Amino acid sequence: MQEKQEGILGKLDKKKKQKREALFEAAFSLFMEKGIQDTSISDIVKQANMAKGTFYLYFRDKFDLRDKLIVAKTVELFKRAEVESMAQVFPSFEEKVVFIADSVINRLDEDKQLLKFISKNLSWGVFHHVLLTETEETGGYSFYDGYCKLIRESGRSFRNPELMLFMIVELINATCHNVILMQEPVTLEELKPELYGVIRDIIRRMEEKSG
Amino acid sequence: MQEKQEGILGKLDKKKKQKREALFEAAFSLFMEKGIQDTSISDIVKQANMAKGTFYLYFRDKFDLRDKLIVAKTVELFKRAEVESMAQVFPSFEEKVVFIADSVINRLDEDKQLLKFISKNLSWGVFHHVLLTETEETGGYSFYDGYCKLIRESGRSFRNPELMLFMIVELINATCHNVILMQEPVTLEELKPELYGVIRDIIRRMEEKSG
Amino acid sequence: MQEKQEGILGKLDKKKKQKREALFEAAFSLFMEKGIQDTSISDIVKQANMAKGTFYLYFRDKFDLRDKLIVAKTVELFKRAEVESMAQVFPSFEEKVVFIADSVINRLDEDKQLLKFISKNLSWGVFHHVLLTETEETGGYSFYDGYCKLIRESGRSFRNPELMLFMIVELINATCHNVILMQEPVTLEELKPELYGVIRDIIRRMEEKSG
Amino acid sequence: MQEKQEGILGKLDKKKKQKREALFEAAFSLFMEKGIQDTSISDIVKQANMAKGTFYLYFRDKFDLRDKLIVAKTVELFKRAEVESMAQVFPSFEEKVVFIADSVINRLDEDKQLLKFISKNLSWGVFHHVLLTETEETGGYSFYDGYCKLIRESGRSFRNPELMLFMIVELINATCHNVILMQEPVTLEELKPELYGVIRDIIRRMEEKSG
DNA sequence: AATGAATGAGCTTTCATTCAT
DNA sequence: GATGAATGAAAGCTCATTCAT
Repeated sequence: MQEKQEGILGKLDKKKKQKREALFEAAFSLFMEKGIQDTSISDIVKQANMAKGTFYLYFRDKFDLRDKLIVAKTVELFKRAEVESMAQVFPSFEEKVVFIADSVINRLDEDKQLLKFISKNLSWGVFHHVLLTETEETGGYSFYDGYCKLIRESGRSFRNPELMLFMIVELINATCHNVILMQEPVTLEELKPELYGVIRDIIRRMEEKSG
Repeated sequence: MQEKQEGILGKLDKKKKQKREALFEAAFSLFMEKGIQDTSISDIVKQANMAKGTFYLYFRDKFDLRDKLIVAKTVELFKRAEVESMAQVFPSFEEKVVFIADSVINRLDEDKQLLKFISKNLSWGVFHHVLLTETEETGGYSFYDGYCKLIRESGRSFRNPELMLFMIVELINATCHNVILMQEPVTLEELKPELYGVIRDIIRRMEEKSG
Repeated sequence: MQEKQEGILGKLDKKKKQKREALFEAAFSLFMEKGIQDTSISDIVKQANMAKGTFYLYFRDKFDLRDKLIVAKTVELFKRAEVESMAQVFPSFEEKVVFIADSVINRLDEDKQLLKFISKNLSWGVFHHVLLTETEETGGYSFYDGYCKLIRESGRSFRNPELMLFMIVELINATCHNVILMQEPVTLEELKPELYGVIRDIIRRMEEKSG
Repeated sequence: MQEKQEGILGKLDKKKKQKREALFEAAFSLFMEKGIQDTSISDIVKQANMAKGTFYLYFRDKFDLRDKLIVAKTVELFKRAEVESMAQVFPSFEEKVVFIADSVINRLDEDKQLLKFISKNLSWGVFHHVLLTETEETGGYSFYDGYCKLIRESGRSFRNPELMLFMIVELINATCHNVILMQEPVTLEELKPELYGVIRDIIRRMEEKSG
């Protein structure tokens, strides 16, 4: 009896998740196509094949949905980069960071919609939230944990690891947005070597010189 | 007779300029207070003490006004930094750049409204436009001209001066936005030394090593 | 259970039909009173006791409503004339046509609002559409079908039955508009014998003289 | 001295006439292009290269201008037909009327803009006014005078010449509007023989059979 | 939980008209 | 007489949100 109820609840939960997911997908495609401002809740539910009222069972308003969507998309992006990086070994901390940056940048170059969406909406606050998110799959283990572990394993010490990460992320985000979308003032291929050089500079500069 | 006519024309023109200016001011203060998206043209004209229709005699729509406002505010900001820098001599190119950056950052720290507005709306495209703007006062002389002259006078040579400027500007813009407004992940005073260090790194890295 | 659901659906549908009807009525009375051009959607919904947004659930805009209204009113007008004609037998095709014309004209004379509205807005295109409309009551049977059947039954043959109808309808429409509303250049009673004479002339003239 | 003043007044009057004419022309071309309803006074004065206020020195509002324009255009149209008819002699009254009708119809077929404008706006009231207009050139001699003279000269007598004219004009106006603009339900070439036949029928029918 | 008709505040934009110059 | 900046009422239309079913 209990099992049966669980079964039913599970079914309902699954249905709810599907609805939520459908709203997410519909919203994302519309946000990309017409921009967030020009996408109405009407548009979203129409695209998701639901009644208007249903939207409010899942999200408070459009901006609530947007915020949750940004987090989801950013988590997805970094998880992917992490997976790619796990298949390799790196000579140094710098190289690992550059590899992950490159992976993220390439993904954004492939999916310009995604770039547009994330770059425009990603504040450090949101990014911070993403960093500390513990996903189901990683089992109580966040990106930031990984970052700290990486530093520890490198045997090196930095003045302010969070500031270091902040500068790197902001530099990547700001430069890539314009370069990928507008090819201005240089192409992505021209930017990359200089950008990665600056990233290495940042890391070295922030290193604590002991002794 | 001609002088009298000129006088009349001058009066009308002056009145028109004042109206335009009033709309600019009203819009800016409202954009700051409630955001661009949540500021309606009704709000703007009410604040500026005009009839709604008058708005359309001066701007095509809200976004036309916004674009013109960004340019005006950014030009103002840089002109001020330039003036400040002219009172001093600098040991090197790096130091002049850092001085100007510092001047701009301090101004934005003083006027957080301005920071919010510029930082959110300043794309490289718009900034580029500002760079090439030749203001009345400077007499056919743009910021970019000044930047190039500075490089020439330093006697040094850089791989891609525009890319160098782009990276510096984007890094400043992106990091200061969050640090000034949220004090996250560090305070402005903590950010400055590291940021200026990175700026110096970028300049050195982009230098053409001849010989 | 099924019946109950049907009942519910029926209720909703009925309510919607009532709303639509209320908009129709409100619009018609306002169109008559102040003209279509001077009737705003605000006026219509106020008269119909609804919120403005509701209008757009039923019609695309004012002209969409107008077009549907013309068709509805014209169909109504002709249906009535047809019903009246069914109670009688006629010595000839001409006399039947004249009878229907007279019925329509009398109705328009009674309801000058209706005349004003139909006469001003009825193009041959719209009228054609009305002619081919198959109403629910007549069960897949249009006015034009009736007209053709009438010709067939008369045993006579006409060069271009559609052109014949067109000329008759346009002549009636154009002359009655002015005569009924302005009594110029003659009264309706003075017009009728001459008009009906011309209609008979038109019919005879278009007859195919075989043999 | 007096002559000089007259000269000045003449000059001013001429200037005024030119302004009025310019407004007429501008309005007509815009009415044709975009419809009367969608043409604003702003549009008209812009097209006529004048200031907005100037409009009100010549016309009360848009509809005042429109009414005067219809009269002017209709007078022009009929004057032209009359001139053409004067170069010929006709075997009968009917044939003269048909000739004038044909001349008018051909002109409207050439200039569909004109047709659209006149046909939509010409009521019998306005037409009546045109009929009785005594133009400068004809020297106190109206179209209606010409029509009456024509009847007199034909030596025939009609029950109600005004009603006869009314029916003919309305029939032409109504049928040609649709046929020329839409080619529905027949082409103009197909309509003409039947239409002219009906016109002849109308004339014969209205003839007083004496004796 | 899901629906979708209804709401009405509020938006942008137009435009006839006025009036000081 | 001519101008055109200014007005502000009023139009069409959208849309987040509610709520009875």
